[in-house]
Order: sequence, then structure tokens, then C-alpha cells
Amino acid sequence: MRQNKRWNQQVVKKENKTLVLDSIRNNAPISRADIASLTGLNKGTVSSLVNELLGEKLIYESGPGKSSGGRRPVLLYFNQLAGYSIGIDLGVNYLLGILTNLEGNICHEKYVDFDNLTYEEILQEMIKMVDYLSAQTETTPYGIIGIGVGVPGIISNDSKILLAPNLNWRNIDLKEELESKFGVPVTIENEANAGAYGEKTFGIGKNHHNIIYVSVGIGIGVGLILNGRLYKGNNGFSGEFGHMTIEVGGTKCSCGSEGCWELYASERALIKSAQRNNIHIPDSKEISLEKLISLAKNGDHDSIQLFEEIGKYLGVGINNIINIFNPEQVIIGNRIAAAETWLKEPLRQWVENQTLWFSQKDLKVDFSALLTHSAALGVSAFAVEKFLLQAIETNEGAIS
Amino acid sequence: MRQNKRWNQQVVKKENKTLVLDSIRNNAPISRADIASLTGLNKGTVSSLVNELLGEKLIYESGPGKSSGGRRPVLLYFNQLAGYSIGIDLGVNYLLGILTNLEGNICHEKYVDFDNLTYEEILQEMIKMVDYLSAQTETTPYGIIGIGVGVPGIISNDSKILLAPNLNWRNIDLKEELESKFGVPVTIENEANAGAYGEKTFGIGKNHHNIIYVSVGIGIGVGLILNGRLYKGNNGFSGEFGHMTIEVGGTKCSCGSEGCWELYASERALIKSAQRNNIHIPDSKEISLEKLISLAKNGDHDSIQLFEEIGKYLGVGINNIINIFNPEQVIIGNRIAAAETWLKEPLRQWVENQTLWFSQKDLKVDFSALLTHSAALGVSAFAVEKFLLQAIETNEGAIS
DNA sequence: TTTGTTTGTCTATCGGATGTACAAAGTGTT
DNA sequence: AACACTTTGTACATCCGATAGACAAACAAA
Repeated sequence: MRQNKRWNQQVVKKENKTLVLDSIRNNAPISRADIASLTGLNKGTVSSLVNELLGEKLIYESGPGKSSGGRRPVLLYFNQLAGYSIGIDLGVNYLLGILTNLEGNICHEKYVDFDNLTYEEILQEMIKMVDYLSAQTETTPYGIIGIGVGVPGIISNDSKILLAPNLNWRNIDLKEELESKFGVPVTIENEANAGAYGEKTFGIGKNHHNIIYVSVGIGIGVGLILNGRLYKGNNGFSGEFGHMTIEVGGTKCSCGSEGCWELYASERALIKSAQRNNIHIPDSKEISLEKLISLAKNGDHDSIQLFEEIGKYLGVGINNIINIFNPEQVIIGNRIAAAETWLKEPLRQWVENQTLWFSQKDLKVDFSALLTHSAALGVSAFAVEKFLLQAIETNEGAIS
Repeated sequence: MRQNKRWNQQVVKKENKTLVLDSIRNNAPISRADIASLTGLNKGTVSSLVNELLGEKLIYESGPGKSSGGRRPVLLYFNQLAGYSIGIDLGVNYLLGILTNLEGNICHEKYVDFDNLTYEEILQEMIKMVDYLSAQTETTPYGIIGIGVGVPGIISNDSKILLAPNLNWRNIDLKEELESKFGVPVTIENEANAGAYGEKTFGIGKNHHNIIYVSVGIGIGVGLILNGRLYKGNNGFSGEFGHMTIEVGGTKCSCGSEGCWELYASERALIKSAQRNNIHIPDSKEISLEKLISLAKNGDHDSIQLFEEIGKYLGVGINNIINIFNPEQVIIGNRIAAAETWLKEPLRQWVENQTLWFSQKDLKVDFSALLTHSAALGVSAFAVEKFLLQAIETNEGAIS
């Protein structure tokens, strides 16, 4: 039997302390009195918890606010500068690293292209990346509080990279490697899950509790935020929507199945379809997403039609998603989001016509606001969240 | 902003009390000492909570157990006879009512067939059903503790029946109707969600935390148990898998879309396919699931082939489900489960060949153990769970 | 009989939330 | 300027419930 949580005053205190901290994070500037009325906690309780948080430098006081007919309140702010977090988005042929403060604001970023590197070489690139970003920090109470890495592959529940097909990786323990090198907590997460979390925390998914993030790059992955929490499945393998059958007896897929969604609606599908249709790119032999986008921008009908076809097939899968999850919001992210202009309308039409009417109630279908940064921001947010939980649990009352 | 939970000792006590009660429900007979070591709670704490539960007649003590070298333990049991729960499965053309004790054992059941009744008439049948079942009870501390109803339709978050297409119902407040009539809490739930909960609580899904229950009747509905909890979506409309597109450009569906799963893998699909293939039923003009099953039992190749085809298409959708959710267990339930013999093998083959290999780790695909009773048992379980929560919250210490 | 173990209760203690009182710092009115 | 009234944040007594440890009762094994 699964060991259940047992409850005592310490748990109560911890939960209340995160409740107070979250009130400040979401509503700063805010006074102690307002926190009390917002959370329902007693004024005295709030006061003592706030004082602990002040001692831990996680929040700070600023000058008095406006009076509403009585004593002026002391305004509290989340101390976003208490430390830094590093988020790394590992792509199939690139590395994007960001340095953020605790509120997810990007302080520095670095982008590295590569091609056909081995695991060892990529690891070295990552270490260089972390070193570079660390060097950009100023002195803060906590320094680098953690590193998060988004990976295009299957991550097991114990944070091992089980399989990253496009990198040709298997059974790799990147977490252990980085933690022993840098001595800070490392979070490894699937790229789609990271993107979902990024959009929920900093992007267009703020204040939503049931979000489906569809990451359309070379393939398709999906991150599921259900009831406000990331759903990862029994072993951490959920969200493999790319291989959802949408056409029985359709094209054979490398996964062994047939008619998989990503054969119709991914970046790879777009390129293949462009090749089949002999789309001509000026001054180049290679067809890429960026080049097709610039063609479309110039009003090229053939490439616009390609995007519209992709938009329709995105709609097919998203229609399924909506019927399955009845989400508040569907977010389309990753590289394809740059083609929003031409995808949006055919997608909208398909969903409007095919999706059960009641499921369309209170439904939003959006494109990513963070674009290519959602995954990196997501893993950075994971690191921040993990740090804050841990900081509250080990309540020394103050830090040295 | 959503009002967060606030934590204090009362909450702690309530949670610990349910923890103790659940330990007894899952591990009876069990001693106070064993509960303490199982939950991690202090012996004294357990003792006082147990005494409250004894006073509330929710548990009872029985004679001493075997000694293991010291004082003999007093064994505690869950008092399944503290009251009765009523579960009603409302089908398109039938009503199945069960009277259970608090452990989900069926004490009485009644089945009523009907055809083309109005809402008012069905309501009367239901009231008769409840009256009949109530009359079968013996005197218990709490009597009828609640009624649950499973409905083949869309239930909104406030328990209204938004749409039940096969009954031709819209916007019906059955909960209010029954509550004011009988004066006990009424739970209305979608039939697939109810079945999922039934299987998780009493059936083959016991001790699993990520269960997908596929209810295959006239249409297809799916109940999702994710992280041990029923996931209902933003408005309560989740699980409409029946209208998942599995063949773009396929057969038109009444929902407005095309190539929907239930056009290929439901009871209705089976019947239609039998008609197309001119299956001959002896002594009858009407084709029904039951008659096809009895044909198959007699070794009729044509009907066996029909079932195998349905099995394959069930596999197509279930493959998608597995890739999406990475569940621990998929349960196929409702009427089609009676044809397990002929469905099982083609389904298993499709899943084995098409599903991503890593998603098949720790995966079970089972047929319902409760067969046609899962929905009724599920809603009955909802009522029990609601009652126990409420009983623990209003801790009078004892009942009259 | 002796020794050691297990069970369940009782009591003192402790941690932390709550309620109330109160001082400090405002506003508005006369 | 004097006064009443509000609002904010802290201090203190109180209460609730979990915990630790002592204890007696009930048993097994030597």
C-alpha cells in the first residue's frame, strides 16, 4: 500500500507558509492585512510567517502604501532577486540556455547551433553553457538555485533519459552528471511537459487549470496540465500524441504503427509535403520551416496552401484532444507557432465544425506567447518551484 | 483568484481521521497498534480517533486476535452495515438499481426494461425503484445514506444533465428532483465516469492509480482515473472518446465530424456491420448483441469475424489512449465486455504491434470484472464516499 | 516463576493557529 | 488643533490536537 501523508502541525505550518508566499508572489505588492483576508488566516499567523520569510530573504518590505482611512500598510514584495535559475532547452540540433531570476524574467540567454554531436560533446556544450550563464550573475543570497533541462525524449519517473530518438540517446543519467558537476538540484523534463509548465507559469496559460500544450516541432509532443498539475502518467511517458492514429490504414510510421498524427501535422510533415509539391526556394536547395515562412510572407500561394493543410490536420488532432480532455485552453507551441498567421484559420474552422458543441464552451485555442522559449522557461520554473518548496521546508528562520 | 485551502488543526484532525478510517477499510481486521505503525501516527492519536469512530458506529471492535508474543490485539472492522447506499444505472432502454452496504456488496437488485418513455415516466420508474429498494433494508444506524445515478450523457459541474442524446434529454435537474423527494444526498454522474470509479473501488482496478475505463455500449464513453482521482475536465465533459477521429475522411458521424471511433468499435457498429453482412439470426428478425454472442458461442464463423473486427478497432482507439495517458490499466467495460472471448486476441495483437514499446511497460489491458454492474456500483460508491466524508466532518462523537 | 514483548490508555508537553487587546499611524470632521 | 474613527501590525493568553513517554494489562517463551 502506498504510504499516505500524515498530518500534523508542522505540515500545517509548511502549507500555510507556502500559501502566504504564493499570495505575495501572485498579488505583490500586498500588505499583511490583505494577505490575512485573502487567505482566511489569522492576522497574527500571517505576521509571524511573513517575518520568517523576511528572515529567509524570500520577500522584502518596501515603503508604506496608500492609506484607506487608517494606518498605512507595509507593502510586501516577492524577492525575485534572491537567486537565479538556469533553464536549458536541448533541441535536436541546438542548445538554448537562459538565466532567469525567481520570477522567470530572462536576465541572459545564449543559443548554440550544432550538428551531429555525440552525447559527450553535447554534455560539454551544456557545461560550457552553465558556466557562461553562471558568470553573468551578481551576488545574491542564494546564487544559482537549480538547473532545469528540457529534452526531446522520454524521461522516466526517476529522471533518466530513457530514449531520445532524434538524438540517438538511450538510458542516460544527465541529472546525476550535472548535479555532481555543479552541486545544485537538476530537473530533467520532457520538452513538451516543460513547455506546458512554462506557458502555465509565465505565458498565455496563466490562471488556467486545465491546459493542453501541443508542442509541434520535428514531431509532436503534448504536455498535460490537469487540475493545475502536470500529469505524467504511470511511468512518466504520457503525452505521446504524435503517434495517435488519425487514419487507420494510413501512411506507415517509423514507430511501427500507421496513420500517426505527426505524419500529417508536424514540421517534418510540412517539409516532406513541400518536397512532394516541388516548392522552389530561391537561392537554396534545402527546404526549411524558416524559408517556407518567408515565402508565405511574400504571398507565395503554394507555400501558404501547405501551411493551411498542416493547420487543418492540426485541427484533427486538437479536435480529439478537446473531446478527450474538455480543457480550458489548448496552446500550440514550439517552432511551428511562428506560422500562426496561416495555420490559425483552417485550424479554427476544423475545430469549430467538428468538435462537440458543448466542449467548445469556455474553450480557448491559443498560440504560444513565449514561442521558442517556453520549454527553457518551463524547466527554469521547475527549478524555482523546487527551490522554494525546499527553502520553506528547512526553515532556519534566517540564512547566513 | 481561486480561494485556497487554509490549514489548521481541525483540518489535520479530519485528514488523520479519514486516514485511520481508510486504513481500517483497506486492511480490516487491524489493531490500533498496526494502524499507528501503518500511518506513522502516534499510538495515542490513533486511539482517540478510533474511539470517535467507534462512537459514530462507523467501525466496530471484535474479539481479540492472535498474540505475537504479547498482549492480544483488539481487532477493528469497518462497519459495512452502518447504512445502505442505492446505485442506479440509467440506460437507454433499461434501469438497473442496486442496494449495497457501505462496502459495495450488493444486497438487492432490480432490473426494469422500458422503451421510449418520457422523462416524467422514467422519473416515476426511478422513484418506484428507490422505494422498492428502500423497503428491503433492515434497521441500521444511518439508513439510506445516499443515492447515485449513472446517466448516459453529459453532466455539468453542478450535476445537471446537460444532454443525453439517446434519451433525448436536455438541461434536466434530476439531482434536485430526487433530493427533495427522498431527503438524502444524490450524486449524478456520467455512466463512463461511474463505471471507472466502480472498477477502481470494487472491481479489477483496485489498487491502481491511473486507470482508463472504456465503456463500450451503444456508443463509447471513457472514464479517466488519473493520479487516483476522477478527472472530469473543465466543465465535466471529459472522456468523449467516442468522437475521436481515427479516420480522416471516414464515415460521416451524427456529431458533425467524420471517422469517429464509435462508428467502428461500438455495439451499434457491430449491429450495422452484421446487417451489412447479412448475418442470419435464427427465429428472429432483430439483430442484437446477445444474439450475435450466442451465434459466436455456437461457432458461427461470420459473427466471430464481426467481433474480431470490432476487437481490432477497439485496439486502434486503445492504442491512442495508451500513448496519450501512459496508464497503469485499461479496462474495457459495459455491454461489449460480454464478448471478451472473441475481442481479446485481435485487440491484444493490435496494441502489442502498434503501441510504443515503452508505454507497454507495467501496462494491463483488462475486461471488466463487474460487467454490467460497474456503473451502478460506481455511483453507489460515490454516495458512500460522500457520506463518509461528511460523517467525519460533522464529528458529533456519537450518533443517537 | 521469571523475563521480555505487545497492546492500548493516560498524562504532561509542545507547536502553532486563533481571538482579543492594544499601540501606532493614518483620515476626516468640527 | 482637538476629536472620533479606521486600519495596520504586534503581543499575549488560550485552545486544539499531535507527540513522547510512562504505565498497566495481557500474553509467550524459557
